[in-house]
Amino acid sequence: MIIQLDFESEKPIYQQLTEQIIEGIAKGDLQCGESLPSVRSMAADIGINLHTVNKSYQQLKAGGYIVIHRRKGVVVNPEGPPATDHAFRENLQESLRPYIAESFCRGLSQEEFQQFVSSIYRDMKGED
Amino acid sequence: MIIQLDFESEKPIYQQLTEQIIEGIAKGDLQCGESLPSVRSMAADIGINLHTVNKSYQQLKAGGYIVIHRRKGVVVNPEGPPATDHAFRENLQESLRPYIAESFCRGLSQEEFQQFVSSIYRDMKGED
Amino acid sequence: MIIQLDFESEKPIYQQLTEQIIEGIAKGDLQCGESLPSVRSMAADIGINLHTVNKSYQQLKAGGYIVIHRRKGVVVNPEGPPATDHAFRENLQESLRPYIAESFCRGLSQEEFQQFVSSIYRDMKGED
Amino acid sequence: MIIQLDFESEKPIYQQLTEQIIEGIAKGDLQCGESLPSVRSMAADIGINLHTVNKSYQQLKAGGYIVIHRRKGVVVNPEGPPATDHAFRENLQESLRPYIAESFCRGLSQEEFQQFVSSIYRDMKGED
DNA sequence: GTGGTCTAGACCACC
DNA sequence: GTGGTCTAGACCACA
Repeated sequence: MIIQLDFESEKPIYQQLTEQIIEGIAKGDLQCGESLPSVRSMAADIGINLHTVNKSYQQLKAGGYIVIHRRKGVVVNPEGPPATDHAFRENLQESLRPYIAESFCRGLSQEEFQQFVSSIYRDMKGED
Repeated sequence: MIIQLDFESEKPIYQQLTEQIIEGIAKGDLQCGESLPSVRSMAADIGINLHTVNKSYQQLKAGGYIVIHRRKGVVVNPEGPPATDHAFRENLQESLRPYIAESFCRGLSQEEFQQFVSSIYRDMKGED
Repeated sequence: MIIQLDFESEKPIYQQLTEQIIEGIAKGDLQCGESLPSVRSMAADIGINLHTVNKSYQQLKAGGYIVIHRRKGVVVNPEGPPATDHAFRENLQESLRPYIAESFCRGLSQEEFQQFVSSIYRDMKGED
Repeated sequence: MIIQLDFESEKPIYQQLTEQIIEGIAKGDLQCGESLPSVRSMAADIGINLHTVNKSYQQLKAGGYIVIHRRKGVVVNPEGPPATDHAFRENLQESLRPYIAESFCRGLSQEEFQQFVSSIYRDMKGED
């Protein structure tokens, strides 16, 4: 799996990494139980600082996406990430709100917005 | 129009303010051509520094949401913000992607996601 | 002669007014010796503050474009504005410099720049 | 590269700085990809506040002249600033207009004006 | 160490 | 009164 970072983005590198790994899991590029490179080798591979990778891994661990074994190293959570719960739904809606407000103001129709969502969902389900 | 800020949030205050004003415009709480409080009075009202308000206003001005008028002060852009363009669509899709990836991983169905979107869109169109 | 002000511009109103009057003189819309509305009536005509018009007139007077008679009111300097001198040349070159630097950076050829200048000069000489 | 500021000028300091950096890029004193001092060290070097430098840098970033890189710090945009577009041409012509009107009024010939332009363009192309 | 954010207080140009 | 500019000093997230 290839990681593409944008060092000029406002988005922190560790978060870009986190998101790409989650997307990798969503798309099935990373299977449950599959192992991830160690912090060290990941850092070396993509040429970033150790701490940055570590921060990302901690984030993924907190989110239940990966588990960090002392022996087996880093593996994608074999049981998959925890199911959507109430808190997640709440957060999601709050996060979506500003995007939709802006879209609405700028005349992007609900239909087109939904198409974007569908298209990305399709991308995840993947004809991969 | 009431502004609600969360000073504990990671989201910068000026951005919270920006988003709330955009939402206000979307919902029609702020009509096009209506004037906004001066940076000073807005700052006093919500108990933050005037520079923070100013930063938000500059952001809104750059986005075409408001206009800084030599005589009328700060007013909601009477012509409304610029219509959705290609760049906006691109950005939006890129922004949505991580939310959808995460939702997908956590088993949130596309249908439920779409319902969230619909619900927020309804909120904007507003039975207000 | 019609004055067009942009109240949303960053450029101060008094300066917009000054520039438009100078342009009027350049184009011959305002002939030397012709009289201009009084501060009061000009202010009323274009719907701005008295002081703003006054500031503009003072500027034009300082530049030798107009003379303010106690009796005859405001008239375009019958002898025309003072000829270009060394100071003016210096200032002009210093003012032009940033525009040219930016144009150069962004790949605007000298030829095209010169064409812009020619075109505006033609506009002044006027097929009016 | 040496920065020369005029603290007495009406022109804001941050804008003087911006213009000098653009000129530096135009003249080739600052090569594409070259890095600029951090806001802090630049501020210390020229004896101004770091926020003032920051404002200038933000302006340059918005104009595509520089890029704020997560690791390399502030660097001159390796791809150069965006090419001249329609909006830029329009703005440029509008900006030039008052200078030319004034020059015309004061009897500065088009030829001499063009010589100034040529001379500055030469300065940029630089026999450096 | 970097840039980003926030605050506080000041002066000025403009209207 | 307004917004725009500048300074000073602080904290934090990031790498």
